[in-house]
Amino acid sequence: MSESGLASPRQIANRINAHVLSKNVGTTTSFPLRNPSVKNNYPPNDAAFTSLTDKLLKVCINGEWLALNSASMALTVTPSSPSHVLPINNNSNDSLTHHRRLLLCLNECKSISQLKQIHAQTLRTTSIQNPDTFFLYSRILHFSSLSDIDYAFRLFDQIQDPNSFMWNTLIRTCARSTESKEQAILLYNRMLKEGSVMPDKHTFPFVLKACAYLFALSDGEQAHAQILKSGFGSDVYINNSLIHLYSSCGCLEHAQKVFDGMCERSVVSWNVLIDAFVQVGEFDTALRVFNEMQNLFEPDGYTVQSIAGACAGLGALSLGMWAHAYILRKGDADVASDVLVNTSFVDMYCKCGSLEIARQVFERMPKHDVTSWNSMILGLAMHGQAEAALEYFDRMIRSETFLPNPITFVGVLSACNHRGMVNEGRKCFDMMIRVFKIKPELEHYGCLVDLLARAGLINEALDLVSNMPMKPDVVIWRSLLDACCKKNASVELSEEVARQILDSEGDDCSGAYVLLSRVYASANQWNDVGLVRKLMTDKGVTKEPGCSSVEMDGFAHEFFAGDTSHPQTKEIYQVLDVIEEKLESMGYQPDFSQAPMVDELNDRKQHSLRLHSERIAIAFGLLSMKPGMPIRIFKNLRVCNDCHKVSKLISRIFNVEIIVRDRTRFHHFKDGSCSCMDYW
DNA sequence: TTAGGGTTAG
Repeated sequence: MSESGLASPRQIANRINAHVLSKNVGTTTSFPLRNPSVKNNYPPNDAAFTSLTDKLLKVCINGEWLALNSASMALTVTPSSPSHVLPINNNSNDSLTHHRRLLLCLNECKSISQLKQIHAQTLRTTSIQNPDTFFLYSRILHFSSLSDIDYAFRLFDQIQDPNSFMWNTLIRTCARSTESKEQAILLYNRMLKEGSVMPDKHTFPFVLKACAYLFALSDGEQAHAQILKSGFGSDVYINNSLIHLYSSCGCLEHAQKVFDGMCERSVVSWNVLIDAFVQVGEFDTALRVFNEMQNLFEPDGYTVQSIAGACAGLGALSLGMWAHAYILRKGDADVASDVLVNTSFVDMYCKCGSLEIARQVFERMPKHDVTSWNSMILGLAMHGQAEAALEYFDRMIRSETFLPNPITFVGVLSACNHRGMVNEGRKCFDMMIRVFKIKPELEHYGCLVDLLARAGLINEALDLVSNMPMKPDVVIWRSLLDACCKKNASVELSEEVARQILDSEGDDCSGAYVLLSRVYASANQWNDVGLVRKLMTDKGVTKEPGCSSVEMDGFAHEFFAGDTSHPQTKEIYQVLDVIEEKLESMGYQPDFSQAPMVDELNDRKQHSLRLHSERIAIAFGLLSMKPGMPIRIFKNLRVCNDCHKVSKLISRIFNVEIIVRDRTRFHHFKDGSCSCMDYW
């Protein structure tokens, strides 16, 4: 994995090739589309069921509505409107009927204040310890816990011997809430300690959910031991929760072990495992598991969302499109219109370089939320479409439906950054603080520092860094050093920034060494260049080799610098010669500013620039792509200045669009230009 | 009453 979270071209190549070989197909349409499974025959034909609450069913038999609960209490309901429920024996005042009335009131109640009134009425007329009213109190607990956890806790403490339902109700509510997840684990431990009721198969999933969210691995492991002791070791729900717990805590081996040990699995088991691999960036493994799953289960919305995430990580457009088509063809309107599913496709299309399709998916979504807006804004920013990103941001604010959150501003600021829009960036940063009352985080400062530094305002950027309320991280120092290097800042300043990086970066500081050697080279301090290089050798610092890949007919072709391993090497190098001639005829001058071997002769350097992996990939693209189709390239490092310049020229000379995804963003080279302002 | 979901700088 590269540090940006995007897959390396090698991973992409392996993934695509493995997938294509395993399926023995080369195009998207050849992926097997399984028939949707036949839904079970529910509801039955002779009665229409509508669930009023979990425990009270309204049943219509022969035109007459009946409300039933689990204790088989039958109540008549007026035929025209099921909401007007009248108990049988309306005139009777026996206690059972009273309970029924209260129960119905509970089911109809709309607010916590109404609920509290019903609760008061219950307390006045029934005994809390009366076993007949136990169910009533369970319902009150259930309803109150949904909106007022403290109230539910107080009620719970009044009950002498809560049953497992009541324990579970409270644990479930805590596990589902955002603030009280710790309480779920505390309650579970209290339940074990008191010992009057043992946790059951409903208890554990809630507890494990809380542990997973809080990364409370040891609590989760204790619960796992208890699960095995209580004989729930083969429960599908519980095992799924365990897989989720272990994957959330980064213990993928444990997660896989639980999965492997299951004698029965559901679609959720597969989904949780697939998502576990996607979350840690093991996209290939995720897709391998998905392939296995397809023979056994129908993928659902959760599955395709994870698959879309894997495709986004790999840049695997064709597989991502297949997943999208699959959902559309499956015809499940709920899944096809799901905000989360659609958002994952918007993100996937953006990260796979198809911005237009991303926009179409976004515009056709029946509903949006903050995250879907954010994905679109971030996607546009990633493609250097700052104006469009700001337009979307404007639309989002004007709709007055969603408030922007910190992530929205990361998108907006990085959009400004990619286009060098200093004033807009400053304005947005200010708006975030003053209008939307959002406290800037490290990422926001990072965008602004980078924006200022790239614009040559290095002192202003340094001022911002020293006034930040938090400690700057390596990313910020690196963007400052990058700017120092490109803007010919003083050697002293560059050294100081480099020192900060080497102090904070630990093992991965090859970037800083390379930049520093460039600083010394541009100042003609050749001795220092030598010292840095020696330091790099001594410390065993190596620069990651550049690698570019091109997807062609479902296969990924990858190239390293000076690569001669491809079967079409001869033709590729002939194309490179043609490119060279045409570039020369247009007066192209190589840009050595980022050429690695500063002490070599210029012609050698030119030779090495000419053989950058990206140039070879473009040559291969020109050779093999169908006319009119863009050449899509994935690069593991950032595109260097020279390749950027050359790519622009090639797009004009050969009238071809070249879309390059590098480690941070996309470049669209067309008609001799690129929308990004990162290069000069 | 039970499990699984999306967006974050270079």
